[in-house]
Amino acid sequence: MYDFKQIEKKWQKAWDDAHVFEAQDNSTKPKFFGLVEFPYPSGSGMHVGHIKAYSGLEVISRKKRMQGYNVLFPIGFDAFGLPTENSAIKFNTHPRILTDANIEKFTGQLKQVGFSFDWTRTIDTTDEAYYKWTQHIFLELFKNGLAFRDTALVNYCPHCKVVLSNEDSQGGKCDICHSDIVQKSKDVWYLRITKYADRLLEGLESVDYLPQVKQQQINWIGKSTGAFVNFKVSGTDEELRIYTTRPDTLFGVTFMVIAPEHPMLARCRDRITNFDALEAYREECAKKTEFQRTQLNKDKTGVKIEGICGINPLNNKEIPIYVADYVMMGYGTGAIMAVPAHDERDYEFAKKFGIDIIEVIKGGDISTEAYTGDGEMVNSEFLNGYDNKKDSIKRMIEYLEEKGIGEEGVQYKMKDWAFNRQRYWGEPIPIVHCEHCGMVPVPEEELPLRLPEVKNFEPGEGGESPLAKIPEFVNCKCPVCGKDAKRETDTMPQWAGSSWYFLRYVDPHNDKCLADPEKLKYWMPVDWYNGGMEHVTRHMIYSRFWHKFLYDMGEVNTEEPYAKRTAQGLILGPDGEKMSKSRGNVVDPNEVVEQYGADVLRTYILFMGDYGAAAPWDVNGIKGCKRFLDRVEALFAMAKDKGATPALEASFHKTVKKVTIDIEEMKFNTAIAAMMSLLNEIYDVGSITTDELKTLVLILCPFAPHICEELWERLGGEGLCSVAKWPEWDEAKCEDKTVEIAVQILGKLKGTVTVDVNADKDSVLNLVKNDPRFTPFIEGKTIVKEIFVPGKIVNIVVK
RNA sequence: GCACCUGUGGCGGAAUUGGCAGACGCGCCAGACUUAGGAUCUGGUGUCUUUGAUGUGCAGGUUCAACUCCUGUCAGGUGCACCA
Repeated sequence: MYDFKQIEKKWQKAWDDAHVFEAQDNSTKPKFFGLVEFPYPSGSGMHVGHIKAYSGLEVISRKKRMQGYNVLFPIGFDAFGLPTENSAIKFNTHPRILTDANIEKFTGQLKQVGFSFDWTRTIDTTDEAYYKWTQHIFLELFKNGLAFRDTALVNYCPHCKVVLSNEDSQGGKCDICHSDIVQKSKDVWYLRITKYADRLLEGLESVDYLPQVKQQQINWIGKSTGAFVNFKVSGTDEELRIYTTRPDTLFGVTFMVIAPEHPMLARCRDRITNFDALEAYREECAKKTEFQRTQLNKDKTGVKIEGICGINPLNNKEIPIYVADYVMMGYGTGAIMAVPAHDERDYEFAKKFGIDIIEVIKGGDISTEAYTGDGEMVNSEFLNGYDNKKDSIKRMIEYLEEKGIGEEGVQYKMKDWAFNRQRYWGEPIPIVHCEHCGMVPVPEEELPLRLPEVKNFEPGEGGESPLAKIPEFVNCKCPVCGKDAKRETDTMPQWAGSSWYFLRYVDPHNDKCLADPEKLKYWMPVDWYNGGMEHVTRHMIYSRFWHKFLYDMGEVNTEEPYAKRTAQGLILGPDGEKMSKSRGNVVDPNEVVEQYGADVLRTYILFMGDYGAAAPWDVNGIKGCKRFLDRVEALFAMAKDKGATPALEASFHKTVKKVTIDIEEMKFNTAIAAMMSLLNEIYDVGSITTDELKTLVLILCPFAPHICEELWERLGGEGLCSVAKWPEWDEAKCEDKTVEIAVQILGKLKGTVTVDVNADKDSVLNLVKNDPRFTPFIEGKTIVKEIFVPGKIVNIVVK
């Protein structure tokens, strides 16, 4: 038992005073840039999940520092956003005041855990010296045509009163309040992320991300290849353009479907004889939330368009056109050719509406279900006889292009990024709307465009930003013509500030540019980025997009921002469920620090299981780690100055090796287990020297730095343990002289023999065959086979 | 529905990647020291019908040898979700 409270305070101060965790911009050492996702400073303070998220790279950074790296391990605060604004409204205060208080609270809590962050580089996305550069990047995007306004169906949260991006409304629920999203036609800002879709996809090949992370991004981008085909519409000049991934099945088309919102309907109004019915159907669909529309996938609905029909460009056959909400306006062209024989959805629709089903690929039984597999083409004129999907697709596309009725095409599921929120607590969008000049960027020298001080920042009922109610902010002069103009009043979404924050860490106080190119050149890319899986399809994709854009602008020097990406698993409540206030199973890290100390908290969080997997919190597990650190501390009383402990030499080398390698592979649980084993051995042997204990203290330091500093000092170690040299191991000394070999007869374990490490097959087999424990299994039988794996096993197969 | 991941003691989890399953920790049992123990220390602890057999969700298969590879299947988790 030791006084952890006093010790932890003492060494946290010592680290601050010695500036040991500050990164050097000019250094000849190799660099390591370790990045963790900066927290949103919420009012409820830190969660044990934050500690786990930061502890991984904390241990790696500390080890790298001890190994002689110049380490940049920064932290900051992603502080713009709705929760703070909502609680400011609730408590009738200002988000600035809340944000400052929350940041102070978080800072105190982070320091209390002893994280080795470089506190001189802390950033706050709501700081005007920071968001000046967020606005700068927005203007660059605008000037390059990548930020634009468009009126389209958007995801709208009626509760938060904001437009949400696709990424923020996954599953048809608002990411902030979990209300149902509704679709609404609105004039909003977009960032043209789709222009970078291919590069975001290709870039994944050059980075070291967890396979799940890559896969999720690939799925989110959702690239598909196929063809666009133009269908004439009878009695009109219309050409109905569709997208399909299966042009090979074009002879099997028996109807077409367009989305309820498809603009062709209005254009063909005069020819359509049931326009009212179609209009009624469209209105019915509009009432459904996105969620309902996608959940109702069992029963297909739709209305046939009367008065016009499509014409298959291959054979000029007339085919009916339907309006149905299983086709989305937001993907492809909002219109499809339907091949019921070979598409499940089309099949279901055709069955319900009694439409013909024509088989064009052999192999299934289309009287019972759609056949989506491969097979020989039939009923398809020039494609008949082909039996490979790839060949027939290629052949068909050639034909379409030759005849000028279609061409090869690519589609993405990813849509452009809806980039504005109608709320107060975000970066103002630096654009002026001028009657004469249109949308005009605020001149760079006027940045930052500050958020005005206001008393009332509640969102407007009509979906307008609170900023719209402030005449002094809204009314301005056009920067181009000087006439009266109005400012954009929407703000940027939560994800803006985090899309480039890692760049600012490199040069956080620069007021000339977002970061000095020389410093970027030295530090970038981020060597290792760890964070949660929940950010893989949002923050990760957004920031990769901004980074690639900045690379194209010449503002950064690497095409990809993150060389490596890992993710920690959740900490579940003691009941094995996800921690939540409503379940009442939330563990407060402060209480653990108070009761057991920061070292115990850190060690336990990394010991509780596989870092990448979810694991439930266990109060008794904490006690085990407490016991471990107490037993390490107690070794000091046992340590002798002179001599060595030969019995432990190999164990020390093995443990140093294992801990060094395991940390690098994020196998923190087995690294700690190895140190616990070593400790048990030390107690078994009953003696240890000062130098040996120093070695243990050094390798334990990244996990439990406070007690290690204390022991380091008591043992007479030079300087601070946190920056002392990481121990090395001697491979030769890791080898044991003898080894225990398992003896199997017919694959069944019968016992073990201890032999010299270098013992050869013959000598070991000889030993086994003459061992009375094994002779009964061999005598009187024929030996069919003898297997010998050096250092592991012998297996004698008898008959 | 599709994709990916995970199934190992009472619990969290190990297993050098095909070579002694259950490291390490928790819990539990017994003992020691104690006025006391939710402190500390020592020993034990997969299961069973215990000189042996059996065992990594389930059923098969490959192999001298399978938690590990293959086929099928069940269960749980995560993500996407009428994407044409």
